[in-house]
Amino acid sequence: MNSRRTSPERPTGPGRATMRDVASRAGVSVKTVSRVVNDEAGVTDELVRRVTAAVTELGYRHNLTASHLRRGHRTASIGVLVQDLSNEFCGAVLRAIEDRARAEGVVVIASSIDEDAERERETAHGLVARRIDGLILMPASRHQDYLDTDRASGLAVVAVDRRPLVTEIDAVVADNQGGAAEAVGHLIAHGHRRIAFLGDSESIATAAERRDGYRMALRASRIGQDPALERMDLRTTEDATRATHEVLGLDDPPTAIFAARNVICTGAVVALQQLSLSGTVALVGFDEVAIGEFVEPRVTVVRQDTHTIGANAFDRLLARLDGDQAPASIEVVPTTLVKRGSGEIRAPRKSAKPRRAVRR
Amino acid sequence: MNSRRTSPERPTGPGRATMRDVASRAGVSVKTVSRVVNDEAGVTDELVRRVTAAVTELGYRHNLTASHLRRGHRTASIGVLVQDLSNEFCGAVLRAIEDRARAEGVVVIASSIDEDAERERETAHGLVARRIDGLILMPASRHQDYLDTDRASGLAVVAVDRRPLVTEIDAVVADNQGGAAEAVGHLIAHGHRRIAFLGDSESIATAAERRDGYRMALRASRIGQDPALERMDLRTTEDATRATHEVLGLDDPPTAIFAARNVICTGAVVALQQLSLSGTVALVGFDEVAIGEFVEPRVTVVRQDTHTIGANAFDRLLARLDGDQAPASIEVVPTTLVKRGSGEIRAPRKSAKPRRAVRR
DNA sequence: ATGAAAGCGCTAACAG
DNA sequence: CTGTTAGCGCTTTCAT
Repeated sequence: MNSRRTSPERPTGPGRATMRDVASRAGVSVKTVSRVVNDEAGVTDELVRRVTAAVTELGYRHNLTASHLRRGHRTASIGVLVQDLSNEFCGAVLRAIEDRARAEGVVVIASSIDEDAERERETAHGLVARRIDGLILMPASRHQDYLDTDRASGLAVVAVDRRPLVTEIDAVVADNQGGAAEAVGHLIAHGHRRIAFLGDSESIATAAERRDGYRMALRASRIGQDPALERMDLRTTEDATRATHEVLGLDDPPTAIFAARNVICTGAVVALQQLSLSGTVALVGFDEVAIGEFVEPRVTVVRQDTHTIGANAFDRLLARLDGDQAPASIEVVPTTLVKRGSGEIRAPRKSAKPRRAVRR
Repeated sequence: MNSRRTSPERPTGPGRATMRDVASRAGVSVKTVSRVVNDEAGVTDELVRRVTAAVTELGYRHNLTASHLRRGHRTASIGVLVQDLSNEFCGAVLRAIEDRARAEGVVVIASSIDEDAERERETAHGLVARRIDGLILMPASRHQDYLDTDRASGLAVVAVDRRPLVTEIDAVVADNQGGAAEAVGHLIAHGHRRIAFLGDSESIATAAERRDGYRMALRASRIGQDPALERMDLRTTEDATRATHEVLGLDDPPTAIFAARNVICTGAVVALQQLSLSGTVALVGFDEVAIGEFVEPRVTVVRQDTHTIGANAFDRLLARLDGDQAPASIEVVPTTLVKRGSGEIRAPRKSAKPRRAVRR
């Protein structure tokens, strides 16, 4: 271990050159090396030259972990906890965060939590131990009180995609309810009155919000809810395919489907193709869905602005780190209805009878 | 700054409790706190209890950045540099790496480099300054000598997806040439002799390898190459759609297409749909393509095993960190031909003349 | 303009 | 079983 002491100038070899190595090689003090490395003013050109030379000769690399220990204690790193890094939506949000972070010289430690609240907690605490400055979180947990201690000691936290259940945490979320209501309203405007809802588990806040938007749109047009047309707890594409078959097999089947998540929408597309109803039953999805542009008819979707969601989440985090003391708030990012065909299929005549439409 | 000195026991408030705070609160030495925090054996139950109590009362969190500075100098963190975090393939590989890393208590700093060699270099050096133990890299650069100094001082480096141009770096890549040859062989076996190749820029190693596999398969069946059927430099879906239209507009058009990348394959699907040739011209893609399962006919593809690629890259990195001194090697992960319909379309009679099909 | 010394929060090495 | 001391690599006083 003390080979260091004995040979203060190993140029290569295992182990890295330290500032002291550079200093002794350049014949200056450590502080001077520090000044040069950090581009501080007030060092003679001559010394800058000598230090720079020593740096390259020894292959010296500045050690930020040591540097952070001393100054300000900020590490210029943040944690980003998403459900699944390989998921389209999560990847897009992460990418938006990363782009803003890079611009600020902040690195991103990314991790998947797979809807597991326990893993969320463990991972978050693990990153706190590494002294991340802030945390952007797509919560799987029901409560985020496990972060109270850390927030109290300065950790900035922002939730994305899902509203946190702790009101003091900032959040940036899509307008799930509004987007869903717009989608369903769009279907109603095309004459549909029997509209199925296919959604994820109610315990996921976004899923519940989209369901609420669906109901709200029905109410706004005085269309009664039919529980048989509401299918929740659909986790996979296969679940959704099955559910689509089931609702279309009802005595009074829906003429339109609102699929409240990308995998669910994909499942609905498959079912409609299997039943040769793609051109007959209207469909609107939530989330950009990869296949949306390539099936016939192309799929109308409610698009979430992943770029804005990610970028604004980072900016909010940064503002907090810079001392913003405003009360926590929830930023709702608007969605966009992208009309591509499947959502513009009109309802068949019979279900558009004015009398039945009144209050079923 | 010295408020610390004056009030050694701020329980909450900004700033974090240190080991010394815990020690004084529990009435023990710092070393004892260290032992408890690190689960070291040989501390009285009574003291463990007192320390644990003080820890929770003060909201103490272990500071790994300080800890790493002292011991071994390993940070249990790695950098992962991919082309684009929001890309399907990159996301899948990253996820596989992350899962293995989590199991080993290693965190992943992820970053996109967007085919920009300069950014690759800067990002890598930035992470070295944070003392990552290792780096998994999907190289955009032509050369990786910029890592020589860091590799010499102990940085472990593994390339994924693309072979590095520095032979001393380990790599885990898909069998691009073999996969492409298998795809083209499959088309030949279905009677095709006019097979178009649609690929990315030749400067990207994987693209060139796939092109070589295509040529090799043609040669193996004594089918002459026709430069008019080879289209490179296709970057986007739109490029590919255009190129597909062009080759199909030739006097002697291809009866089959090999699309050597996911976005290219998507573009070919679009073109075939526009021309109503989806059921007539055979198509095999490279990479799992999102739409592959949902268009008619479903798309036959050469699938890359992203899970194995990512997991093995991490394991290789870990082996190096654990002192493995074996010479660098390139692990080639086999691909799988997934037959789903589009690749099994047979060539029309006339091109299947027995005389030309010398030895099928 | 440069340097010496102290210390960030922690742990290895050695007492007691 | 517990505590003291020194020091990881750097930066912040404060001298010179």
